[in-house]
Amino acid sequence: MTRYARLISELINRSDGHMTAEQIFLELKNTEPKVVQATVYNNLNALCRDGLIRRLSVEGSPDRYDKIQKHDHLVCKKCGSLSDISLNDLTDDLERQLGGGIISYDLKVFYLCPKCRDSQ
Amino acid sequence: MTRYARLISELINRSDGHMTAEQIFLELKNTEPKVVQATVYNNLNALCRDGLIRRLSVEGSPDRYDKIQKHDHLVCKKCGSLSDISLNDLTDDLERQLGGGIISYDLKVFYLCPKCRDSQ
DNA sequence: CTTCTATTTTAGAATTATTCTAATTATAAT
DNA sequence: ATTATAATTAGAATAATTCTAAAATAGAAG
Repeated sequence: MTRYARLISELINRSDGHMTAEQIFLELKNTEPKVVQATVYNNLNALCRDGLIRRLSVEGSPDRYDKIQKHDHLVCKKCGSLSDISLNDLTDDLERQLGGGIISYDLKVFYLCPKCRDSQ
Repeated sequence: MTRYARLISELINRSDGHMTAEQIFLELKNTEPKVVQATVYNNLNALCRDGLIRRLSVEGSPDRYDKIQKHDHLVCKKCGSLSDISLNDLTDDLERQLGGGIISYDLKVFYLCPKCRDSQ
């Protein structure tokens, strides 16, 4: 594990998650002024590949990177804002329905966040 | 509903889904040679906004567009290939856990497709 | 059926996110 | 120290999508 990989992984796991590559790059640059975007992308890809972080594809926004620890997401249908939730684990249920072979799953629940609900 | 909006919506609902904007554009061009990419993007955005199709964000691939009719997705962790599955509906369960306010949800189940499983 | 207005479409430039390439630097192994 | 391997850099390149302004079209009102 290289210096930058470690720093990026720590940053993502320490943060409240959901950071874009750009945000990670800017944050990292505060302490590591020489770092460059390609390095951030390289490391994010490697960390995802190795299962140390997870990538979150979000409509209308660049990919986000999140801690690996299992949790689900609540996504505002209107503004796209994200928050973490912990729902009952579905793995066993999915295994039963699909007959095994499941690696993981990604569950996004859409709703209207308080701000968007109020303003409409 | 304009001419192109209708054609695009029909195309997506007729297809087996999971088409990218590019694929839709090329397909549409067969019968409508004057159509242009921006029109396809404009209409896809409008159709998503109005709930007539749904957008599917997939890692490592441009957004895909799918029929609205409820179903879940099986995604190969390795090659990213997509297939439709019909799992038990979670809405009631989610409503119960979250206390209401749910609009919809998106469930992707990751596995290794037969091709990728065999080749590794 | 004309005129007016609003919306859609077009063409192509612009922007954004991400990857690629080749050179350089750092790390680890002998 | 020397070599081999992998990581990082800089910046160009690519891919996906959006924007802009002009032109075309459709629908409403007379």
